[in-house]
Amino acid sequence: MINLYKDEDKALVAVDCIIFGFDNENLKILLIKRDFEPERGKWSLMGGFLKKSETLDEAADRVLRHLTGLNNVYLEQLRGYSKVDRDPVERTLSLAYYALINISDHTEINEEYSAKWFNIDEAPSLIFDHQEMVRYAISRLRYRAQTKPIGFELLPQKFTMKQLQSLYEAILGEKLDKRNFINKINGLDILLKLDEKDMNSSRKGSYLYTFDELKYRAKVSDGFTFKL
Amino acid sequence: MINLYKDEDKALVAVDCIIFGFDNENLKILLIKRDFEPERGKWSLMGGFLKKSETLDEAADRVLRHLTGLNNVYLEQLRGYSKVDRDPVERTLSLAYYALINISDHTEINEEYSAKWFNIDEAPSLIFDHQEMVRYAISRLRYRAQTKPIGFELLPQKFTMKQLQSLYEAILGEKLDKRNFINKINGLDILLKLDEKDMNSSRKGSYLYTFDELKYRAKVSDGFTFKL
DNA sequence: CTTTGAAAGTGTAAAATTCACATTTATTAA
DNA sequence: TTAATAAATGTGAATTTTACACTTTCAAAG
Repeated sequence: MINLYKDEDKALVAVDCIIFGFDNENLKILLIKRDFEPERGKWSLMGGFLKKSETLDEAADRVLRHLTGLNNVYLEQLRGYSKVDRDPVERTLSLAYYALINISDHTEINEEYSAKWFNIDEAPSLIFDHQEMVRYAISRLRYRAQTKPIGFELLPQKFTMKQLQSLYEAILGEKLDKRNFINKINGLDILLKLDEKDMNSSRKGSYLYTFDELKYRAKVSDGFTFKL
Repeated sequence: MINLYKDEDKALVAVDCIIFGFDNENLKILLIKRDFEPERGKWSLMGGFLKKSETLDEAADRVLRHLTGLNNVYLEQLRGYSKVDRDPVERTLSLAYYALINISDHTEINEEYSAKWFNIDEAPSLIFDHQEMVRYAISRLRYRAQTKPIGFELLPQKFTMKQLQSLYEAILGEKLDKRNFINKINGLDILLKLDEKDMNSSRKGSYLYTFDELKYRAKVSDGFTFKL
């Protein structure tokens, strides 16, 4: 078969990852300090180029694994960015992804990169259109977290109600009422209350919960939809 | 500056458009019958390749203008599709867009393509991953139509409440209660009720409305958010 | 061993929103 | 004048959301 596409322009394609974490207080993003041109020394998202033999999801996965060593991370594609001169070196398309990782379990970041966690509202300015990507990522995360039980990706497997509430407050950027929050979460009936308590936060101790994924899936296939 | 990216793989990048229309009864998509290889004779979305000098939005716009002659059409990027062999000819990335056009005003489709409107639930099967793109487009449209007043893009400038309700029913795929719908729409206070009536649908005639964009914008900047 | 401090845990009533639902009005064609 | 057809209109019940404050637990301090 002759190649009908041979006269078309090709482009470099990159993926850039907005990596979210949560430290029990603030929503954070992981940024790297570029030690290569262009824009050496500036802060940016972690990214990489798409290879011929992989999908975008695989590329994002690879980039993430390379930086954090983590596999099976929650990743969602956001959208493509395509300003003609967004990268000064060469015409490069970028597809933004966001990732949710559990900081507490995983502190080992590849030292090859000078990576650092920043509160989302204290992050430095970023190269290219990365700022715009972050804004979009936050808005998507806000939406998604109210629609799908993805918040748990940011928490340790066992967590307290307080942690869960603080997480949602950080994601939504607003304070929530404790009793209403707990009532709503319990109403969803997708958490498992453990016998175990976390004794760090108070003398009384607070119960630990886990997300009951199996129960959630069963409920979903019965027509249930998560809605915070 | 030496080109640091020169060893990276490049890819063809396409845009594919899900073009929605509404005929006062059903939500429709405009498909073309391919008269070129690969998959000649099969139905597909209208698409085209991204050129070096344009953004994705511009490419989608160009593709759309070429097919329909329309400018300033509502277009929203959906996401990238990147299965390695999604196009059998060559590795091609595609960015899906959806467009909302007002069928009644514009019937002139470029005859160069054999294009045809299909009800969304009666569309033929499509080439490549276009089917998947359509599904995603519908779900995004459903969400967006409840969040932003984009429905009006699919209607003539002057429309009846009945038309508006039928449109939302078609988008959401469910019947709505007439009185509740009207009460909700009127509650938003973003329509202008005209003195004019549409006398085609009944002896009594039904009032025509227009979307009052200025009022809507003013309300938005006062903190209002459209929510159906 | 009693007191104190600090966070955890718990329920209800008011307000707002959503939902279900049926009759009257206007017009023209018969 | 009557009949037929779609347009227009409001209310009460049910549900959901919101606001709100006191009691419990336990270890550390005295």
